[in-house]
Amino acid sequence: MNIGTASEKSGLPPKTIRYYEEIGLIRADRRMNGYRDYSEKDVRRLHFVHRARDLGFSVEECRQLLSLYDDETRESAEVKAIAQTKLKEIENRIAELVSLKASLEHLVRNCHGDDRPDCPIIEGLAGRS
Amino acid sequence: MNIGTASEKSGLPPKTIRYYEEIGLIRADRRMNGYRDYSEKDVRRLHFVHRARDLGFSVEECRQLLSLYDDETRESAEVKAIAQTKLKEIENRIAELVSLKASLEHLVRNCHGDDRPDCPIIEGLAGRS
DNA sequence: TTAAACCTTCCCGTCGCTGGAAGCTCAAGC
DNA sequence: GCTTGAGCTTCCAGCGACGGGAAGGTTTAA
Repeated sequence: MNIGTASEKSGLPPKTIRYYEEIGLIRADRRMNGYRDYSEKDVRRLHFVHRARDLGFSVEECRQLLSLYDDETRESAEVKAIAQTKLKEIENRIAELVSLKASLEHLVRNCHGDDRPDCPIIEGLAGRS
Repeated sequence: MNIGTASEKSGLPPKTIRYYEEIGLIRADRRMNGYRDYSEKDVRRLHFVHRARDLGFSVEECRQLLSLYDDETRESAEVKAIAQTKLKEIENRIAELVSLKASLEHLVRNCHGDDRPDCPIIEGLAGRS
């Protein structure tokens, strides 16, 4: 099938699919006319990468996961380790953002927000700390 | 003062300070020898940007905030609006990550993680959904 | 036949820097 | 005076993960 159909089935834009091919993530056959030709199996792999990306895995991690996906002799422990690492990263990122949110809320709470120029937010950003 | 000193005082790497100048965020005087020359006021502005970036504001938002910082006739309402918008963005991002975390946790929880190849994480990523 | 809808490759832009190369200036030690 | 090393300058390239758009070939439907 053509890239457009593979795009619809996998949910990935054609541009992204071509990019994945360029970086060697998912290759495609070629027809006589130079068009890429995708099999159902290719589409499943594209779909797999799509979901993994949505779950926060980097393209390089997707490459790892894809090779595990393809590997019938994989150990689930290896997959789990990758997922757990990613989970920790997400948790760390959340913690960072929550802390940011608290700082920003503190500033916003103290700003009266009217037509006067004195502003605790500006002062907070300028702060000597 | 030279860029190195301004860097130490503001906490921003020299490369970053040069970059900010390149994009017209914070300009510097020049000495006879071509070296950049920073005043204490410049350093305060660099520091301001540093803090704003740390709080999650984009460089373009820093540009806005900086012009408000400089503007003695600003209305604090305008600053507050920017901060509130950013706060919403951070909250949205947190919500996204929390949902991601839940999905990933669900997969990880169901994976036994041993030497066998069957793996609910891989299956979840491949999932027909 | 012709127009629209696909497909191809190629290159540039995004965002916010960071690294490195090549070359100039300055301060300190001998 | 000379050298060494640190610090400064500019410029170019690259990161991640694409997206936009140009220029051109192919296919399909009317």
